[in-house]
Amino acid sequence: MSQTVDRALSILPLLAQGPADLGQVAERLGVHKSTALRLLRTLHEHGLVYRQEDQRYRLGARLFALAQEAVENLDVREIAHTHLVELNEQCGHTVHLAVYEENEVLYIDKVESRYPVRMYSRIGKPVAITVAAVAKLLLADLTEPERRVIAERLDYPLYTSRSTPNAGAFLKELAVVREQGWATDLGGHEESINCVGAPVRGADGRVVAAMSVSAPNVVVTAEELLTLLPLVRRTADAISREYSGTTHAKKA
Amino acid sequence: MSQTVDRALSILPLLAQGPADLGQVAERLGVHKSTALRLLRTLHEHGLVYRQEDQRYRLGARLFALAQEAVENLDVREIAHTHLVELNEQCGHTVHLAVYEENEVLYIDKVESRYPVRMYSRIGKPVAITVAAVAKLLLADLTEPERRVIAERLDYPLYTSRSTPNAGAFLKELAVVREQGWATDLGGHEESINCVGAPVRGADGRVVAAMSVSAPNVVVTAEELLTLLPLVRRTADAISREYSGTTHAKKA
DNA sequence: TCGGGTGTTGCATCATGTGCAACGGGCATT
DNA sequence: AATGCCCGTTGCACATGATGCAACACCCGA
Repeated sequence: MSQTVDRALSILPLLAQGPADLGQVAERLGVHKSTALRLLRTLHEHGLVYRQEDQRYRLGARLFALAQEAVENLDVREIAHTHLVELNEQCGHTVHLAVYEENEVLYIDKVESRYPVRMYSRIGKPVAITVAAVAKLLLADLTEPERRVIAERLDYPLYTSRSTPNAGAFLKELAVVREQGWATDLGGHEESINCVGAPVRGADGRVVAAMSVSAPNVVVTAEELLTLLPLVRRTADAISREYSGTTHAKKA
Repeated sequence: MSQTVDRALSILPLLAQGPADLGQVAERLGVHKSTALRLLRTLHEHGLVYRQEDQRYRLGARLFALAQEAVENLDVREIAHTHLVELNEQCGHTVHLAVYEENEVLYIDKVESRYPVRMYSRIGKPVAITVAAVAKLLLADLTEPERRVIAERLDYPLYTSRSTPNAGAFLKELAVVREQGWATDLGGHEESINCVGAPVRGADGRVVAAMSVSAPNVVVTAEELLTLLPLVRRTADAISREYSGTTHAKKA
């Protein structure tokens, strides 16, 4: 809508892929170098972009600070975290937390199976929306027309033979998930990985987040993983209760 | 330099303080509502801003995804290398760079004392984790329970009489290192070799890598090597600054 | 039904961002 | 040293695109 800002913001994802020099930025934006320079300078003044020693541009520290604040404002995450860790201790597998925002499903927290060391590895990355259990849970809560619109617009990459093949199958799956209140991904993203997930609901009953447990089937079979379902649902419900309880405490 | 972009970007820190509606944004920016609307819409299209159900605007999760992607594509080694070379030129000794990954500490770069050329022979090899200065620095940054778990699982080979003998001593050493912000290895790996090291930190303050200077005590005594500590720390800090993209943001 | 509070749209004005062309500085090649 | 090339940078004339206004649409409470 605003051409100048639009161009400036387009620089950010571009730089997220790696450092670039002025010429590269200008070229990939399709504008004159001098224009790119002024945009970069403005971004720089706001600290969103950093100029490293070889004069190439990178995303700057301010962006990380903003991202931090953005994620802190998602208070579901804070509330959920201890529950996720607890669940991880009980079952030993990887636990994910995700939210839906602007046609994307994003992981916002993750507890690794073995040791809680390398935790933040993939957080922030968009989820395979057509197959992931958490994605199904979040989309299943939308209204029927919303679901249809989104389902039509998606691509259906065949990660494996069990990936959701098309919009029809996806909508059907969403209906099932909506009905039963939990979801699975049985080898739909990676052949050997299965997941079980459950929704976190706010005070009004709407799904605000979704969580799942993932495990490779060399460790546990799909059936065994399903026996964890009650535990997963109990955890999700515990988070929901705590979230609903505190969510009304609004501050100025 | 670019008024439009400048205004648009000023919205972000504003929203970082908490959600705001159109009127508030327009007022605090000092522009007409319609102008603020168009700016917000542009930010929205790029996912940097999210419109919650009460129509107020919030920072979007995309920011988080963006920052995450940038971090993953950041190459500490690339950034550090020139600094390591520079340090090597100043002190003449061997300089190492290491990271912690999967319960191991790995050298990822090395500048030799004599020949500043490639001696990649040992890069990629695991470090003597119980004695090396860089290993102490990297492990010292983990949480207390993590440190304990790891310390228990390690072997404590007695390379020399001054090697760390057991888990208790190691944990104690890590506490010291954590406290003082630098580390040494005085003949703990090879009788005649001493090292001084300092940590490289990311934007969030966590240690992402560690560097050290090593020299045989036939060339310099341990005390002489310690006089290099300020230089080593300054170099590590310079790398940290560049890695985290610290920049001076201008105020309105 | 009204009134005050939002967010939204179309439009005329001109401030602003734009591309051009010329400059300068670093670096490698000769 | 001298040369040429490749970047980043600057000043400027032009017109594009951002701006504020005023009117409209909507929701809620009175």
